[in-house]
Amino acid sequence: MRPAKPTLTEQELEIMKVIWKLETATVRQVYETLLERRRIAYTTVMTMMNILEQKGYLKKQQGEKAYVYQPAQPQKQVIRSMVREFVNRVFNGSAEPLLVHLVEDRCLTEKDLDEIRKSIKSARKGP
Amino acid sequence: MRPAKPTLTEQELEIMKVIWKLETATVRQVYETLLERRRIAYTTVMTMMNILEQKGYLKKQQGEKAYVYQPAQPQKQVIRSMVREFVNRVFNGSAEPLLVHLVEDRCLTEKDLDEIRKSIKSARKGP
DNA sequence: CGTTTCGTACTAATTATTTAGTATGCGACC
DNA sequence: GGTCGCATACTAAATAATTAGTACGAAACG
Repeated sequence: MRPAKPTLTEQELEIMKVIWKLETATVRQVYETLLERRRIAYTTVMTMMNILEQKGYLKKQQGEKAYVYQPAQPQKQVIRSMVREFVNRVFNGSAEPLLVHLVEDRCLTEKDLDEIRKSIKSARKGP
Repeated sequence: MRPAKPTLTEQELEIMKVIWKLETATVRQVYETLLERRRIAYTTVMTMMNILEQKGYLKKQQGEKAYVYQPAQPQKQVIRSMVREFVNRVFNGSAEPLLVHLVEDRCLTEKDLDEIRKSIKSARKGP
């Protein structure tokens, strides 16, 4: 077990995405999902999933035939730490420049910003 | 020469950041800047800068004694493609969820959003 | 039962990234 | 002229990430 959790690599993330979607999955299920997109070996997926377990992203339990894996931490938390790592690495920790880029690149519209603003407001009011 | 430009790795980005700041730099200048933060060899920096040149991120010209390097593409463009790559990889291309995460994680405040909104508005008005 | 199928553990090859050593040349300096 | 400091090219070691092969056991199949 590793207390620190290094951020997900590209392929690790791909696997996590599949599992987040399926909520719970065997190696075979993940393997078959990935296979639809690209050539990959069953054991490759297995190796990655074991690594993810060691890193603390997945936990497994004995199922009917094979181990059944599931996320060991909430998706939001994982994504959030990836965002944080990215903001630190690229923008030295400040998020505003990122936002500016997103807007200038038209990834976000004024409308998007509005909606977020609203939800902040209501969240603050709420319970 | 490589037409496609693979996105910057972590260490490559560190070097680009230094050069963006200095605008123009020799290997030695970058080396000394990095040295303030961590142990690193001169030739390591040189190798990285050569790679960056091959990848099309830097160009060099003969200076007094040594080559002088400078960005081969605007910083904004580079950062933007990193952002794009990240959004694609983590959020399957949609930026809103990223924004939500930034807000929920208090990286961005309502005020930040307001300011951006304003700048969008004025940008749209102006020429 | 012998054989095929599936799952896992263990090992390891491949590729990408990061780091740095060595040889060599050039100009300043003594 | 010989030596020192600096720059570069070339080479390559160390590390991290990705991919997959092999052996072996258990269940399923006929």
